[in-house]
Amino acid sequence: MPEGHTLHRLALDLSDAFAGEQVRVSSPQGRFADSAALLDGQVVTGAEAWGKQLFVEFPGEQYVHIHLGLYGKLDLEPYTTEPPLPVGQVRLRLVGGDTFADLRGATTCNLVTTAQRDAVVAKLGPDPLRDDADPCRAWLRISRSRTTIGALLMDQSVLAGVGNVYRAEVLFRHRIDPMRPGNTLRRQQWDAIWDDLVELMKDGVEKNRIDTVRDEHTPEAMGRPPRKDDHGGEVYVYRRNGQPCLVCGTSVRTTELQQRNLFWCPKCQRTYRPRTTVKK
DNA sequence: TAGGGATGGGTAA
DNA sequence: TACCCCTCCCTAA
Repeated sequence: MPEGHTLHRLALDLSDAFAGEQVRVSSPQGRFADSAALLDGQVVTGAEAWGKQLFVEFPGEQYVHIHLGLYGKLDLEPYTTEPPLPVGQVRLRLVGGDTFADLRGATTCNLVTTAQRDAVVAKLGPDPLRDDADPCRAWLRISRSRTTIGALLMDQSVLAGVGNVYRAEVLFRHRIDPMRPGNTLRRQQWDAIWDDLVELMKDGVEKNRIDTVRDEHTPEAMGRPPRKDDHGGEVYVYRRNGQPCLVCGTSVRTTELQQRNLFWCPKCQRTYRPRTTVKK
């Protein structure tokens, strides 16, 4: 489930569970064993997310940099007497007084310094989930690029935290053709997209899932069965290829764009092309 | 029960 | 461009 909302939610949950507390740190799988030994018994001072990057903070400018990648997971579970034996390949385990956290399948799990943390953050575009984000930085890139808006929204150096689901959904909600070049968007359109992402992703952090349909398009409002798959959230186009668009009934389409599946409604998101020649 | 695919992105070639 | 991470749900058989 790792788009930006997942990582921000994990940062909040990690802070709640461990901040100010001594933790046991281990790497049952072994691949983080040396770093885990250095951190074992130290106090967690906090956790913070930037886009899809997560940092668990320890005293003395030490951070565990985590990136879940495509299928990584960080599970927090309560325990009473003793945490259970690890299941599967647990790269990192944190154990506090009443909660333990297991990291599996992550792309990145490294012990880094403040300078290294800052270098990771410096490569990222503004994150809609952070109060310190400046959407103008993203607009500067988008408005000067011939790359499609569908690709630009997924580029973490343009915008941090948006993944394949939010990309597809926000473009649908604003009726924008994903293949449209960034430099053909109007400023007003970008501002509306940004404001919408802030709202959608904050909702995602709260509910820990991605819901993007408006009230009139919920299963209850439309009298249709709820979405039933591993994601759970209600969406307009993401992985709905071949199914009717919830707004116009046209069959939702999919294609591959830069090794990722893109979903859109060809009618609702038809690019407006101003007439360049006058026909008789 | 086996196999495919997925919300991502760094790195090697 | 290919691989890697090595999870885990879903589908086809």
